[in-house]
Amino acid sequence: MPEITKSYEPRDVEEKWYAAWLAAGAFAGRTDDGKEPYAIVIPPPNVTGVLTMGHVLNNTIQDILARRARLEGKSVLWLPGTDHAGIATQTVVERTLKKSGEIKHRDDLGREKFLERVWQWKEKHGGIIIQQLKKLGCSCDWNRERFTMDADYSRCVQQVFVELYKKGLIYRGKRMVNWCPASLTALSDEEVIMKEQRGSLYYFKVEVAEAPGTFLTIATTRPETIPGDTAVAVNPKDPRYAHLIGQHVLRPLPAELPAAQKLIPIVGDAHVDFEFGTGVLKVTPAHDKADFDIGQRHSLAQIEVITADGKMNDAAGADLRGLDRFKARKVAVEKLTELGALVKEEPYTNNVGYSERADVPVEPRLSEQWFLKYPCVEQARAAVAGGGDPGSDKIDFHPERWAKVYDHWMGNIQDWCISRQLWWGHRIPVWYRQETAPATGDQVRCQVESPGDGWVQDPDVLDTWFSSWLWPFATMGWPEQTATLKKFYPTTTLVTGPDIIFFWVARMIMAGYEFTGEMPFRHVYFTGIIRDQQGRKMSKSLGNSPDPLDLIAAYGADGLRFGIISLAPQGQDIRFQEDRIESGKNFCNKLWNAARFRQMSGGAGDNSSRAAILARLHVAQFDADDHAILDRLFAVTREVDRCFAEFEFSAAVHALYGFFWNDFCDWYVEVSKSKLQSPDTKGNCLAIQDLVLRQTLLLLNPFIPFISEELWSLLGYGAAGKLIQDAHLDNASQLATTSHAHGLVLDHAAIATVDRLKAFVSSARALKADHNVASRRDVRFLVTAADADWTALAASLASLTRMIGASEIVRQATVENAPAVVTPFGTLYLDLASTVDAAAEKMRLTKELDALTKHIAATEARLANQAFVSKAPAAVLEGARKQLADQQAKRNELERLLKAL
RNA sequence: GGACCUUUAGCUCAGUUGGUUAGAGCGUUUCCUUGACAUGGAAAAGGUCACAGGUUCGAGUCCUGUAAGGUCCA
Repeated sequence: MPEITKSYEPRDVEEKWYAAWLAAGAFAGRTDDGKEPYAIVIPPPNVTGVLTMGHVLNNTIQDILARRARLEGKSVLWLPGTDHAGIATQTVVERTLKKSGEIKHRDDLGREKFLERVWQWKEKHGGIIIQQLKKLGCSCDWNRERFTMDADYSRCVQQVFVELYKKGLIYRGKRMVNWCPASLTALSDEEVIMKEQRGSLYYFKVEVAEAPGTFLTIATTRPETIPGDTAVAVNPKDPRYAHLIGQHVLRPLPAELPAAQKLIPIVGDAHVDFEFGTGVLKVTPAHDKADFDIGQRHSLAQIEVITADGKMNDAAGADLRGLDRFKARKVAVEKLTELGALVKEEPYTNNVGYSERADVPVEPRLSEQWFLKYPCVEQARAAVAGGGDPGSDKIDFHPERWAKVYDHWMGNIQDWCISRQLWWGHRIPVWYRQETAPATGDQVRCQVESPGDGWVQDPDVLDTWFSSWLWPFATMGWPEQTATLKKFYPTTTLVTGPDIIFFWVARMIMAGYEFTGEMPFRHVYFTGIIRDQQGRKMSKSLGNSPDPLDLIAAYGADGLRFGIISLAPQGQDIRFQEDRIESGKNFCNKLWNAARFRQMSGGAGDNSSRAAILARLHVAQFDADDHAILDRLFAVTREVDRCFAEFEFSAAVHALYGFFWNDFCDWYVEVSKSKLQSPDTKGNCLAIQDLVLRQTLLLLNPFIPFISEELWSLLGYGAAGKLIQDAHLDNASQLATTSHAHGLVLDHAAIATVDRLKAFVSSARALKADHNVASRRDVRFLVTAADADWTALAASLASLTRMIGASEIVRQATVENAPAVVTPFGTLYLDLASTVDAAAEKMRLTKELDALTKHIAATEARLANQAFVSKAPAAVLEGARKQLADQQAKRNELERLLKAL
């Protein structure tokens, strides 16, 4: 067995084991093993993306779930892949080509050639994030990697479109859509983010044609759209204006247009807000969603004044023509001022929709688009609303509160604008008969293949999410009934961020029911969002995100994984702290060195299975420490079981950290140092260490797979040639049952004794520190103890002496003039050669006595309260009485010590 | 405007159905290279649990309200 080095060096270990796992086919999802399935589909990252901290968190959690399920004996499939990310990818490639001077616009290349370049880009950069996920240790079944633009997948997307079209759920129409003037495409509502923007509210007046001299004042944030106004609207219940309904006003712009062409009606519409501005609304049906609706109600004309790329067109008039929409706003205001129409301008803050990708204000615009009326809405809604019953056909959200957000969106669902004016994506499978072709029969066909000559395909592509909503089953070969689909669908758990609950999660649930008749996943775990120290989202533009690969280089993949999980409480956003990642690395080193100590202690014995280790235990030899560490081992196993059941990964990590560092290293390993000196106790002690280390490695493996695999191998816990995942992780009750079968029965009195021993050691060390002899290891201690207490101390005398750094601990009937501390086993004295500093000692003891007296008073007051005594449960009452007795005994001893000074 | 979340030590966070003297990690102070580990060990300082009411024998925990910060929806 190779010797374990002094400190843990992750780099070589990680590379070695990742290669070994791949070579062993350890991540392959098997359809033929007869085991219970456990499946996860990865939220496909953008194919041109690189690993972010968000990916690290999200994928670490998926890996934890997958590896734990393997250890529990399940058949695991974690299916990876990437997303073609229409707008993002097209934008990146187009920008690169422009930057290199190769093109000015994508039209310079044409659709075919441009797409070739995108594919080239994908081939070159598309693998980056996959390689990075491997560095993180992700146990995906890489042989099943999918891409949303794969031929099979694309065909699946188009078939789905055809199916929905034939059902009448997909339709085409000229509607008001969110238009991105930068990307020149329509966006769905979900791709628009509202931003608060400081601007102005402009008030201008218009004259009523039928009543010369009567003016109406109108407030607007967008004066540049005045040339597109085709009415003004007032509330019919508004006494200020109701009588004017049916009359007309003269629109001020374009200035050069004859008045006759600028007369627009005053309409009454109940949706107009009395309070906003002056209560008079200008109506621009072609450039505002609410105005469009008003226009529909009153059959108003639609005048477009803004072009696709956000410039003013001819209809906007000579003054504005050709200007950018924001420049045009200023010019329009100048023009109104010139005309004497501007009344006032006041600062105003309102919400403006921005394109999520291009980060420019979207322009509401009329255009011909494809829409989808969502299928299976009620079913998808009910599946989550009633979640929580195990075994039922319900989807559980973790944390549960996101179910409410989901339900609210599902209850107000709007048709989905699925067409995009892009080239990179799945082209819409609709064909139009060319005008030149003979006009016989139908003019439009919806089908995957071209109907033949004389037909031209719709130029638009589908929203990227229209492919990713099929991800859980399209990746498994649907619509074919593949073995994979049969075994692993519906999947078990989806891990994602709450920011895509509408974009992706909700749509996948609807698609699952519509196309497979089943829910796509049983659980959805929502991670928090990773923020920086100031609480800002991590983003490329802020440059506030560390590169995960730098973190892996500095702390190891295990250190990064352990650290990120330890600071990610369930369902809350995470403030990133690099020192937590460092503490992940430190934990790995601690684990490494505890294993090293075990190895250096020698005499391995048979470690190859838990039964073999159990057989090496000598239960009759057990002392209190042996009972206590196994009790803690069972407890931490139980706690980690609970954490997995409730998706509390950071709690699991904290429990394991505390157990291993405090209970095992700081106590059990320390007491072991004495036990290992004696051949009588050595064998049993090593068996217990092996039992603990073996179980701890199994519990830790999902979180820190590399180091746990390495130590598992170095300490020989698996059969030769086997990986840790080939072992079975027993849960708490299985562990208790099998241990019991080997004669192990935990002694709870002994376990309680260890808590008192720990307190005894702490008191002794504190006493030394108080008297400036903390570093001396030759101090003699004296103790006055009752017989039973002395018996307990005597049983552990060797390890206690070592741990408190004493030359010896001697029982004495009485002690005079020595600094002392009251411990759970009697009063402990420091036998210093020098005389005691009585004043300092008095001050120290008095301080302690004062604090104790306060507690006693509080406890006495509680017990004197008749209501407490009569109403509190017996256990609580008894606890309080015992506490009081202990406190009083300690007080008496402290008083005695003080008097003796 | 509606919904949800957060507020506990200098910082980041735990605190499970109300029950002894509210915890951890990091940071801080002091001491220590003793044979697993200085990526370490030991000791210590540090909190009126945002605020105001209420329920209760008992509230960080339950209820109501207020304030501040955040997220989503309109």
